[in-house]
Amino acid sequence: MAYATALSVLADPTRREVFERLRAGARPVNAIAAGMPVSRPAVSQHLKVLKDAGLVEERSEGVRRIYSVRREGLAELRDWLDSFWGDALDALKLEAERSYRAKKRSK
Amino acid sequence: MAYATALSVLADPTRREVFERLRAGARPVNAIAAGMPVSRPAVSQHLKVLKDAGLVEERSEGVRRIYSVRREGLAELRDWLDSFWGDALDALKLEAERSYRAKKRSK
DNA sequence: CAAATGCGTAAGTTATGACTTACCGTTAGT
DNA sequence: ACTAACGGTAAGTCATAACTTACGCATTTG
Repeated sequence: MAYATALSVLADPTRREVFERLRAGARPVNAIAAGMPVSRPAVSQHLKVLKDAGLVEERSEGVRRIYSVRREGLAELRDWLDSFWGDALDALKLEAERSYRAKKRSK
Repeated sequence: MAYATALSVLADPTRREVFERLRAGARPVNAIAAGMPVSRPAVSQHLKVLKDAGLVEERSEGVRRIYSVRREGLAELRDWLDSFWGDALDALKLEAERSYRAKKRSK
């Protein structure tokens, strides 16, 4: 069910921007927040949410906290999306529609 | 930017459930709403959002509105996710980190 | 050791959006 | 034509979550 978490976490535009800024490499909070339309604490809060969702990881370097993307955090969401392209799906789908028409007729 | 829309639309659990119920095949609103913890109008509203996002399509059959999944609506989101696994990514990432260390040193 | 930098957290405000009930138009059956 | 079933829309309520400012705790630096 982690794909659900990933979805809701990445749904917020500001948080997604934070995430995108990490795409090119690990960065301290300062650097992420620089030039963003929201305050630094806001960025910190987004990073916490991202971290709790397993989408980023954090390491300390002196007084700085360096954040980076955790690709594995996206895996479940990716799998879920992929599951909409399955071969078995179409057969199942047709079957389901058939049973619906049958039900409708018999009613 | 449609992947952003798809993300926010699919982030809601109830709406995602509606969407999932269509996975197995096209269904009228009645059938979708049956057994759901929310009212039928709520389901109608979710369907409208899903439709506006291009994630489902609607066809009329008498007095019923039959909804079905639009796979293409997921394509952009899928592409966005895939872009996190690119080969070029790692090179870029390393470069970005390198430039960061340089900046830090020179300061 | 004092001042400064980096960042997380607490508390309070506010906008948004997911729900409800009530209602209305449209198609189907008798 | 009358009634019932299907489902979209309006209006209002309420919870949530994305922000803000204020603050405090580490680390580094002079």
